[in-house]
Amino acid sequence: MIDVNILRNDFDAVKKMLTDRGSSIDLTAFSDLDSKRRQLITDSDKLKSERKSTSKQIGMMIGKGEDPAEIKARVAKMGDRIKEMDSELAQTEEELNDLLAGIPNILHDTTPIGAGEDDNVEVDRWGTPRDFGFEIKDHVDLGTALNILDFETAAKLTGARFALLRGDGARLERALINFMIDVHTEQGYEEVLPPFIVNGDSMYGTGQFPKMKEDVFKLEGLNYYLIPTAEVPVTNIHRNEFIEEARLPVYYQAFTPCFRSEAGAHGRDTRGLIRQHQFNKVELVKFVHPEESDKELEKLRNDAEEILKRLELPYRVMALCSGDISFAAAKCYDLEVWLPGQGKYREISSCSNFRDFQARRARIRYKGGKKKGLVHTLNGSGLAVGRTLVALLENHQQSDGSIQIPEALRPYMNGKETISK
RNA sequence: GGAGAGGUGACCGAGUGGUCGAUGGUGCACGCCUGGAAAGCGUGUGUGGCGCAAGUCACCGAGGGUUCGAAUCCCUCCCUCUCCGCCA
Repeated sequence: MIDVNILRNDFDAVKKMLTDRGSSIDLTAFSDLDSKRRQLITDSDKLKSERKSTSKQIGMMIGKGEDPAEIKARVAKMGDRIKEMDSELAQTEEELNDLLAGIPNILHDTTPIGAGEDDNVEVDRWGTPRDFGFEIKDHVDLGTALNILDFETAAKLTGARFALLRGDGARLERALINFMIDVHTEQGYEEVLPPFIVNGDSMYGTGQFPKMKEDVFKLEGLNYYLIPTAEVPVTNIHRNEFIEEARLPVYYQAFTPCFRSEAGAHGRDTRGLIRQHQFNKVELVKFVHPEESDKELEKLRNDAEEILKRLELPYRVMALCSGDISFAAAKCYDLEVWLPGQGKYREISSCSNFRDFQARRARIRYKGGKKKGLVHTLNGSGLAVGRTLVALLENHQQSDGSIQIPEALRPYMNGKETISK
C-alpha cells in the first residue's frame, strides 16, 4: 500500500509511476473519496461527542430522579444519524481502500524505465557457460534417462505440472535445500519453518491479495490458502507488531514448498520442472531500518548469488525495469541462471526491496525510544530449489549422460561425485 | 469431535450498564536522593483516524445486535487453556 500522503501531495509522481509501469489504473475518484471521507469523519465525530456528553446528562438526571424522556428521544435521533453517517463512511473507506490497495509501489530512483522484459538491465554476470563439445540434453531427458525425474507417474498421481523425484533426484533436491540453508545460516539468517497454509489476512498483508487471488490455491470452504511463497508466512510473522529498533535488521530464512495455480501461464514452460504447481524454495526475508534498505538489497542479492557460485552455475543479474517489476517492489534484481538445455538465462531468484509498501499494509513498525516508523521489508529467493536442480543437471552433465556433483554439494550427497545409471 | 473455563494496555491483573481509555502492581523513561549503585520518593509511560492547533473520535480477541449510553448484556466467528475421545 502506498502512502496516501503521496497521492495528496504529489499526485503527479504517482501518475508518472503508473505510466512507467504501463499500468492503467484510474485515479480520478481519489480526490473526491478522500475529502468525502474526511468530511464524514469530522461530522460524525462531532455528533458522537455531543451524544457522549448528552448521554452523561441522562445518567445524572436519572440519579436525581428526574425524567429524561425528552433528552432521550433527542439522543436517539442523534444515534440514528450517526449510524447513517458511519455506514456511509464505511462504504467510502472501502472504496478508497480498494483504490489504494490496487496501486502498485512507487519505484526506486534507480529502477530502470522500460516497457517490459526486454528492457531489463544486466548489471552483473558471473561464470562462463560451458563449451560442452558433445550433444547436450535438457534436464527432462537427462533426468528421465537417469530415472531420477518421473513426470508420467506424477501426472497419474495428480496431473500436469507436477513431478515425482526418485532416488538420487529426491536426494539431490534434499541436499540442495540443506546446503542452501546452511550457507544462509552462515550469513546470519535465522531459520524458520512456517505453516504452508495461511489465512486471508496474511495474503493481504504481503500484497498477494487482492491482486493475485486467482493465482493461489484456496482450501475448499475455508479462508485458508496454500502459500505461493514463504514470503507470505515469514513476512507476516511481524504483522501488527513493533520491532525494537535495536533489534533491526531482522533476517529470516525459510524452506517451504510453494503452490501456484499458474492460471495465467497456460501453455508456457510446459516441459519439465521449470514451471510447476508445486516447487520448493528457500526464501530470505529481511526487516530493516528504512535508511538501510538500499544497502540491504545489495547484500541480499549477494547472499543469494553465493549459492550459485558455490554450485558453479553461471548466472547474470538483471535489474528489472518499470514495466516488468512486480506490484509491490520498488526495486528488484532477478538472478538468472544459465540453462544449456534452453540456451538461455532463466530466472532462479528474485530479490526485492519493498521499502515501506508491505510494512504499511501489514503494519510492521519499529520503535526506539520516542521514535517509531514503518520498517522496510525485503525478500529474495535463495534459491528456487527445483530450478536449481534443473540448472545443476544441465550445466554439470557429462557426455555419457551422468551428472557431476559440484564439490560444495558432495557432503550433502554422502560424498557422491556423480549421478549415473 | 464432546464438555467446561477464559481472551482487558509491554507484562500481571481489577472492572458485570453511565465522569472507564480503563484502578492497582510490575517493567520502562526522566528527576530527586547517593561518592556510585540498590532501596526509597516524585513525575511520566498504548495505537490509530480527523484537525493548523486547542482538541476530538475510535479501539478492552473479531464482527454484528440491544440501549439515550456497552470493556460490561445478547448473537456469530476466531484463538488459548483443562478434561474426555481420536490420532502422528
